[in-house]
Amino acid sequence: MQDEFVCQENCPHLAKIHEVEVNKISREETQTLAEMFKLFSDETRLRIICSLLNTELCVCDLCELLNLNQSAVSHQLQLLRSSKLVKYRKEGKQVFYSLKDEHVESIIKIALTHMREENKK
Amino acid sequence: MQDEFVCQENCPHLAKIHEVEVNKISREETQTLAEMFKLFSDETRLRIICSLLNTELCVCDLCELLNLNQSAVSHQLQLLRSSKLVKYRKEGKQVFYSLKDEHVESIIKIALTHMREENKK
DNA sequence: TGAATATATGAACAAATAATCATATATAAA
DNA sequence: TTTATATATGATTATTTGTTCATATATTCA
Repeated sequence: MQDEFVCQENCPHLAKIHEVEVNKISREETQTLAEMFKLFSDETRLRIICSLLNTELCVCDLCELLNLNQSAVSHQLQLLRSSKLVKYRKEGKQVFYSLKDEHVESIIKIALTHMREENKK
Repeated sequence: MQDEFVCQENCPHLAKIHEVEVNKISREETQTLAEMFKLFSDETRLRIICSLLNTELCVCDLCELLNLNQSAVSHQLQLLRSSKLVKYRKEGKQVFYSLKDEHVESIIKIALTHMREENKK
């Protein structure tokens, strides 16, 4: 994994940085955060999430709306479900999905805003 | 890619949803957004980004701080650089990296806040 | 100029992952 | 209780991606 590689010049404040920075966000938190971002990082999943931003939809709605096959959608929904990003309710043969809480929505919208501002430059 | 699969029951407001939702976030935007999230979705990259939250660091600082080998760090920095998430300045043999703007920082911090609130539940 | 240091990069490999196909399950309707 | 419909899921495959190794480049210093 790592070398014994260490820069021999006067690297700035490494000791201090180590104290201040590393303790701020734990390794465990970083990992959890990365996992969350990973869920947003696939286009299909993100399209599903964005489709659910203001409404609930059944699986076949998502299939048609996003022009994806049913198996692909269900597999991604399974991922989103097990990561607690979406919830669902059954109604007869249909299963309606919606976002679990406002956190997901909030992060997506903020990222989108930033991205749009970025692109104006 | 897709089926002719369409739910035959009364799927809710699909026509209306199609107007309202899909036009809000374009396919292109979704893709760009997914790419951005992908950059945050690898633990190594995210650790690098988090290390740069409040300071600039040279490559060997990052290696030591994160206990990673130099090649791995440079490869990830290359990705972050070509995606315009970090900038760098050369000083002699060393190269100092820092976050390109406040957007990255802002998104990470917001996501972190949400995640921490989520975990309190 | 030559040696040492800091970083970058190409190639190869292993691991992760998304899509597809086939099929299973569950519910409703006939 | 068959049949059709809506969704879920296991297995396979192709692709992507992160790491490592080896080496290249660039800069400093003797």
